[in-house]
Amino acid sequence: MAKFAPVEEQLDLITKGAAEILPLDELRVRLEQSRASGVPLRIKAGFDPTAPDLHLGHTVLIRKLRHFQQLGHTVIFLIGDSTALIGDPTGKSATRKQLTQQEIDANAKTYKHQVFKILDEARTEVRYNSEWLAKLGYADMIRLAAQTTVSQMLEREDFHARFEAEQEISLHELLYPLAQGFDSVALQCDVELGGTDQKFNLLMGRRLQRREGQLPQIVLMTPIIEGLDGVQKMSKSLGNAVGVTDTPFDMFTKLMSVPDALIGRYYTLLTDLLPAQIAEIGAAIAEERLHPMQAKRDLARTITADFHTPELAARAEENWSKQFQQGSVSEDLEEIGLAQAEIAGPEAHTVQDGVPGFTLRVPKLLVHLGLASSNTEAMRKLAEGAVKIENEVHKDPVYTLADLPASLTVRLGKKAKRANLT
RNA sequence: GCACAGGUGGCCGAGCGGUUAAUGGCAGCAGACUGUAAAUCUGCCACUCUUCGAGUUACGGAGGUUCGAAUCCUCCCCUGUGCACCA
Repeated sequence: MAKFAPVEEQLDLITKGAAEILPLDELRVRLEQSRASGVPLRIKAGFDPTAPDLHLGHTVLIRKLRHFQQLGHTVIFLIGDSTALIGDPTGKSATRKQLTQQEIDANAKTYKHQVFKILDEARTEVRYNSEWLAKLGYADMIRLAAQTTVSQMLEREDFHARFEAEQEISLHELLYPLAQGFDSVALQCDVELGGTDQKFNLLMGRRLQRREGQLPQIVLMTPIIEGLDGVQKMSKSLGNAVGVTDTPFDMFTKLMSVPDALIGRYYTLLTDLLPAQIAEIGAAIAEERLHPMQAKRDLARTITADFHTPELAARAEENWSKQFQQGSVSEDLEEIGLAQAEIAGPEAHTVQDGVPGFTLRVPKLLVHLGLASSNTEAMRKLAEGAVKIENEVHKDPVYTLADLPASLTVRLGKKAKRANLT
């Protein structure tokens, strides 16, 4: 029989950074029962593989899963391959595009890889909800749909808003909460985790479980973390996310661009520092004993080290400092090989003393390096004086090289790459 | 099915026959400032090319009227609302 820590101790960890637990006293009871019987609780969190990459926003929830895991409970990482066919309309003002089975499979695979950077794979139960959802027949679906009413569905804020705005709501979208709730029934969950935006779906699990004669699950909601802009929720499509698989340098750099006001929140939700330690950092900043930038550097280093290694994080910090504080450029730039012929400029150019050289069309260079999205845009940036080659502002659309092969450091704004020309 | 209201650049949203890739807002990018950031100020924000110029696409789709259309007409597609008891 497993041994569990005292309930209040468990609750300390569980409630850290949790936005809401419904109902908290039921959780306490459930923990007590589990401790008495030695049977671990079943904790579920579902992820729809609708996008291939996890970002730090997802890790808030995954960290919470790990807390349960550390306490000895059974964590179920549920891959919503069937619900992904619907596409969770939560928080959306529009119907999601439907994914193909192939896309879903591919995404699910990368998901697992990323999630186990945080969770202990050996102790995690990985499930797919197609196991039971794909088997539901017509009659089952009808029975499930009979468990709720249209007006109850329309109480959900995003549905309600769309309805009011006279925007379309597809019928299948209403099935999403039911499917997610049914997952809890199938898995006989004790606790389900989700973001606060999942409240409706999470509570549907309770409803369906109760109707099935199961003990309804406790719902634990984690906050939705703000993205790098500090305002909107972290989301890849909003371009304000830090990806779990980002390079150390990218990760560090992105985290440094977070508004100061979010430092405490990021510490709480994205690191394992204790609340007391985080409070101390906040106090130190408030009393000007600690520079906000230093606090942010510590934060960025801590998180980067978490997903990589302390050494790589330290190196990322050095490179960040070079590129953003010292007017230089990171030593670990992404290198891209290019053939000079591909982006050759006019042939007439000569280097000093009449020696002919190799010319490059700078706009094409920028596009090939991924620093600009079109030649036209590159031309604009060139005119704005935003482009540096070998650390010199360069405004001419033509760049002349004395020799080949050559390696050039090319910078547009904050971004920099190294071009290896042959 | 019938009637009505709509479909404009990443989003919101003007324009309703005429110089101009299309007012404005948000988002985004760049420059200055700075402590990385934020705030502020400035510029940019369809694409191609041999880019101080030329060309090509763009206002749901396809045609048409016109010297000229996002703006008018026809058909089609899509969204929303109402009707589908008494009528």
